[in-house]
Amino acid sequence: MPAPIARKTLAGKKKDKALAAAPARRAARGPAAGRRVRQVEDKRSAILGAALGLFSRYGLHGTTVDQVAARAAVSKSNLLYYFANKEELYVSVLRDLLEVWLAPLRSFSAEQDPRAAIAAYIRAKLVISRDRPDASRLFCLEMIQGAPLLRDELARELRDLVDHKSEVIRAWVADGRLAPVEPHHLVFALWATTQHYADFAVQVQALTGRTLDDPAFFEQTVENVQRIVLDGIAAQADGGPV
Amino acid sequence: MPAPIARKTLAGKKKDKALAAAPARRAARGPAAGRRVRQVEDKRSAILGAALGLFSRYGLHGTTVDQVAARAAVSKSNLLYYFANKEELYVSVLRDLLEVWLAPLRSFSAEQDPRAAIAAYIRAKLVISRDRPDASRLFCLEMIQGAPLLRDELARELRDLVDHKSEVIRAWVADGRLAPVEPHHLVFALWATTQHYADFAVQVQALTGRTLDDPAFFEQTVENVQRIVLDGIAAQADGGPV
DNA sequence: GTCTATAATTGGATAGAC
DNA sequence: GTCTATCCAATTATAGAC
Repeated sequence: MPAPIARKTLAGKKKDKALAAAPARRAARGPAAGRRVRQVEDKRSAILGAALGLFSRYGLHGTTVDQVAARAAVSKSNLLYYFANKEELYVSVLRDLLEVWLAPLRSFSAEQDPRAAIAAYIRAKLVISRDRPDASRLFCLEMIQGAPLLRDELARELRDLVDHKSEVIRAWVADGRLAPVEPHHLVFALWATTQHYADFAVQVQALTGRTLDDPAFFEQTVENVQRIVLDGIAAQADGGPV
Repeated sequence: MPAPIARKTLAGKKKDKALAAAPARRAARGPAAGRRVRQVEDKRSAILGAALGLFSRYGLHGTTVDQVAARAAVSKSNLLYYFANKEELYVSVLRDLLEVWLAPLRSFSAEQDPRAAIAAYIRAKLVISRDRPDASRLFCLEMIQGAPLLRDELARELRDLVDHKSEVIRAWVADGRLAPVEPHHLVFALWATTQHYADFAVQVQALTGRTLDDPAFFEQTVENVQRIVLDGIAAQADGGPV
């Protein structure tokens, strides 16, 4: 028997059902109607939030819609009124995520001092690891699976963005303001070292006994990651002011 | 309704079934019996290999035993003869993994030159990322889920090992042979930067167009990660011989 | 929009012949 | 040890009343 493909969802069953177009339609009605629209949107985002929390830990298949519904405090069938099916919900969560995801990298420009820019970026990413660890985890889960749903976006949006930022880095290197480094690898190192504290939080906790929620540990982490990436560890220099 | 726990396996249904003690019993029989024992063990490891490949991409719940069986070229019920149930299979895979996992860190001792030791460790981990990316991914998946199955091992074995290696690092720092760095954070940085190339391989591929299987890219990666961690990127120093 | 059934399906696990 | 035929539980999704 030839080896089969492991994922079987997302391909077969498209129902389409005029999928819950609840928002996006808002005519000129009374203020009561506006209130109702907001309620609907609140509910949608409550569901999305609950879904993010669960999907990011247990994945698409490890999570049941019942669980999402319970956590969002709605009934299962009610949830399925807002999202035609489980996958649509999953994709919605993922889509919301992506923009949040790309944001920090955007504010990274050639005019900045390289050292300051990178230090700030590390801090910003660690703030996300602390405050939105589930976003980081879900992103990681998708990557591990081969990003079936983000592959296109990766190949386009993210690639363009990273290519652009790579040029910034390359220029810094050319100006001698940064040690010679292949921009892509630097970007990977920045991502890896910062997201690690979200994705491997259990391990960090098991080994250090602390989490980023502990302010002292958070600052220690920021400082150490900055020092490692900016100054390296080989020199006996003190790293200078960070 | 109170928020439920998302994982429902691994707790409820223990069957125990005198679980497939096929190996480990080998009396004095003819050479034919020995051959048969080997066949059994080959089959077991074929199943374990297939399982690793699938679990590491799609997780426990995203993989069906049918798929594992198909990839290992056995029937589902035959598979369930060797492993009492899906979870036992999963745990077996994970257990095999852990030792492989800890190995590189062990060969890391105070006598070595810090720079050389760390450079070698980075290379060793990148070799694993290249040659056993599924091991890396499965480990990552477990971590993201909160390591329900490894938590104990993490708290014991890994912790002891890391604590010990931390002392090595701390000594290097005390001797001025390493810049001041909190050992745990250095270890995290080493893990993160190297495993990233396995866990986020799709992203690496999408952004660079290459993989670690490309020898030139592999060497470029080793060199860049070593440079970043050892020398940092801020200085305009050329990084010296690595 | 929300609820209470209930249909429909997947997939893990067992029984029992060979 | 291996197979075929089932069983049965868990879940997704729908129907239709309110």
